[in-house]
Amino acid sequence: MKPTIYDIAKAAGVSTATVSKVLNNSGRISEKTKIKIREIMEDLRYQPNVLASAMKGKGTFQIALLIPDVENPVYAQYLKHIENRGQEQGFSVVMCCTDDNPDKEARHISLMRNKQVDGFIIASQFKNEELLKELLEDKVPIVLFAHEKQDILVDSVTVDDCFGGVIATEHLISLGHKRIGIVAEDTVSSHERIRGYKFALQKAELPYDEKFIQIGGTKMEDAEHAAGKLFSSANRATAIFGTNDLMAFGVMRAARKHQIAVPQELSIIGFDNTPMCSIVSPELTSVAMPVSDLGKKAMDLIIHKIEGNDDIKQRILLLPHLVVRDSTSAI
Amino acid sequence: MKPTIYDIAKAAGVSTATVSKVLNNSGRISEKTKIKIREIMEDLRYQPNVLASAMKGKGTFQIALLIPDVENPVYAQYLKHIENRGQEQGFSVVMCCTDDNPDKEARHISLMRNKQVDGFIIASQFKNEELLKELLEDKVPIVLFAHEKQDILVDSVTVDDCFGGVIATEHLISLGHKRIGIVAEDTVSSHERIRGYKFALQKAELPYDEKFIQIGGTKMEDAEHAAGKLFSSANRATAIFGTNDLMAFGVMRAARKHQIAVPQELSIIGFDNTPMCSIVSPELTSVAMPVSDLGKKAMDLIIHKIEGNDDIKQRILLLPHLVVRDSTSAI
DNA sequence: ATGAAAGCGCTAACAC
DNA sequence: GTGTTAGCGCTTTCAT
Repeated sequence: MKPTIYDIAKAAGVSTATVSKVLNNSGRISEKTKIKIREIMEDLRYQPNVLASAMKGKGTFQIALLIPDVENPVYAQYLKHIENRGQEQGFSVVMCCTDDNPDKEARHISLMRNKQVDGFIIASQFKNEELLKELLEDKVPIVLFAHEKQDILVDSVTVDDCFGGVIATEHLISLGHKRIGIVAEDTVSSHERIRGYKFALQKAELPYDEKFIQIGGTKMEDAEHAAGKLFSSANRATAIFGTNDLMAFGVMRAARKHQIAVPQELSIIGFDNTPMCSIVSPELTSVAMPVSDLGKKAMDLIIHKIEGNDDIKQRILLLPHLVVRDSTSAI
Repeated sequence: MKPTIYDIAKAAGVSTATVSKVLNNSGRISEKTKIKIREIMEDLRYQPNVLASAMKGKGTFQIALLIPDVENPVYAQYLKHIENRGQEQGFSVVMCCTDDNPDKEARHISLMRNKQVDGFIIASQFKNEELLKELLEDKVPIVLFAHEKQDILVDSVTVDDCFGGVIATEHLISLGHKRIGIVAEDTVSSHERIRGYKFALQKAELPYDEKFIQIGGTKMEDAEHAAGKLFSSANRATAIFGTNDLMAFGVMRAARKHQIAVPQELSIIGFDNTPMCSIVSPELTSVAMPVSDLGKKAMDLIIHKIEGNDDIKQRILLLPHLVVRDSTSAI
C-alpha cells in the first residue's frame, strides 16, 4: 500500500498534524523534527494524495481546457502552450473537445465541476451564454481564450485581430498593392481582421470595394471557390488576404488552377502562422499570434483567479506580428 | 454552497446511505423513494462530488495521456480520438506533454499518481524503462500507444508499421517503379516501415540496394537534404518513400529545387496521412493509420484494465491503409 | 513546538 | 427497504 501521513507520523513518532505541517510548511515546527520527517518521507517514498487535500479545500490543481478541435493546428498550439505553462506552475490541464457543440460544452462543464477542477479556460465559441453567466455567478474561475464576449463581464486573453488585419494589409500596401481581396470565414475573429483591413485601406487613402470581399465557409474548398470568384472579375485583385491560413491555402490552390503565378501575379497572405506555412510552396506569408505568450498569460490569469484574487476583470489583448515568407512580393 | 448527499437526505427525510444507493443504484430501494430522491436531486441541482467518491476507492475517471508534442499533427490526432472515446465512456483525459524528455515523463507520472488518475496511456517514447517496470509492478494500469516495447510485458495498441511499409512499397511497385528510395528518420517505427519495404521488394523479386536508403534527422530540412543526396546519384530512384509525411514533404521540396516534376519524373509517398497531405501540391499519397480505431481501442483497453481485469496482457496491432492522391503515378 | 480531534462528501458493511 | 456507522487521507483549529 502507498504510505499515508499516518505511516509517516507513526514512523516519526509524531502526530499527523505535525507531518501535515511540514508538508505544507505551515505552523511552527522545529528544524530537527522537520528534517527527520522529511527523511522518513523519502525513505518510505511518501507521496501526498492530492485528492484528500483537495477535499479539504485546497483545490485539485487541475484546470479544464475547452477547445473545439485539437486536430486544428491553431488549437493544438493553444493547448501546447497552456499545458506548458501549467506544468511550470504545477497545474494539469484536462482536455475537453467540444466540436463547437453546445451540448458537449455543457456536459463537459458539468462533469468537470463534479471533478472539482479549479477553473476553466474556454477557447471554444461557447454559444451558451446562459451557462456562462451561471458559472460566473457561482464564482467559478473562468478565462476566455482567443475570443471575447463583448457584452459579458468576464476575463479574457485574446489576440488583437483587428491589429492583425491592419498589419497584413499594410504589408500588402507597402508592396505596392492597391486592389486587395479578402477571403474570410464568417466568424467574429474574421470580421475583426476585416475591420483592420478596412482601417488600413482608409489610412492609406485607398478605396474600399465590397466586391473584393468574400465571406463564406470555413473549409479550404470554400476558400478555393471564393477565390475563383475573385479571379473572374475584371480588374482583379493583385493580392489576397486569407483571414486564416486555411483560407489562404485555398486561395493558393485556386491560383494554381487558374495558372496565376504566386507571388509574381498574385500575393497571398494568411493568418495564424501554422506550421504548414513553411511546407507549402511558395511558403506562405502569415500573421503570427504570440501563442506562447497567450498561453502563458491565460494560465497565469486563471491561476490568479483561482488563488482568490477575484478583484477586477481584465481583457488582455496581445499583438500579433508579421512573418514574411515567399507568397507576397512587390507588384 | 453546493448541496451534498446530506442536504438531499435531509430534504427527503432519509439517510445518506439511501441517497448514495440511488446514486449508484445499488442495494434495494423502493421505487417510491427512488423517484422522490431523484426529484429532490433535480430540484436542488445536486451534483455528486467525484473527489469524495474517488477517495472511497471508486476512481477518478481520469486517465493521463503522455505525448511528446501536441503540435505534431500525428499526436494531435491521437489525442483527439482518445479524448473522444473517453468522453463516450465517462473518462476525462489529462494532457501531459513530455517533449520526449525523460525527466518530464517522470515528473508527470509522479504528479499524476498523486492526483490519482486511474491509468496511463503512454504515446511517447518513454526511454525510462526502470520507471515503466516500477509502474507495472505497482499494478498501475498502463497502455502503450503507437509504439511497443518488444522486451517488456505491457499492453499496447499500435499500428502495424511493417505492413504499412509493405503497402506503400507495393503501391509504388504496382505503378512500375523499380528503383525506390527511402528517406527516414531514425526511430523504431521508421525501421519497421523500412522492414516492410524490404519485404515488399523481396516479394516482387526486386533487388535491395543500400544506396537508396537515407536515414537521418526528424526535420523536414533533414529530409530535404537526404533527398538531395538521392537525386545526385547516377541511375536515381524513380520513386521515394518518406517514412512519415514530414519526410515526404522534405522530399517534395527537394524535388522542386532540383526541378524534378512530381509525379511525372518522381513519385513520392508519405506516411501518417496528416491533414497537410491535401494542402500541398501535388497532394501527397500517404499511408493512413486508423487513428480513430486506435484511439478507441486504447481507451477501451485502459478502461478494461482499470476495471480490474488484469488478466492477460495484449498487443493490439491495427492495419494501416493506403490513401492515393496525386504525388504517385506510373513511371 | 506539538497533538487531539473534527470533518471534507461519499461509500459500504452490517444491523434492523 | 432503510439506517448506523466507520472510515478514505488529509487539514486545521484549539489545546497543551
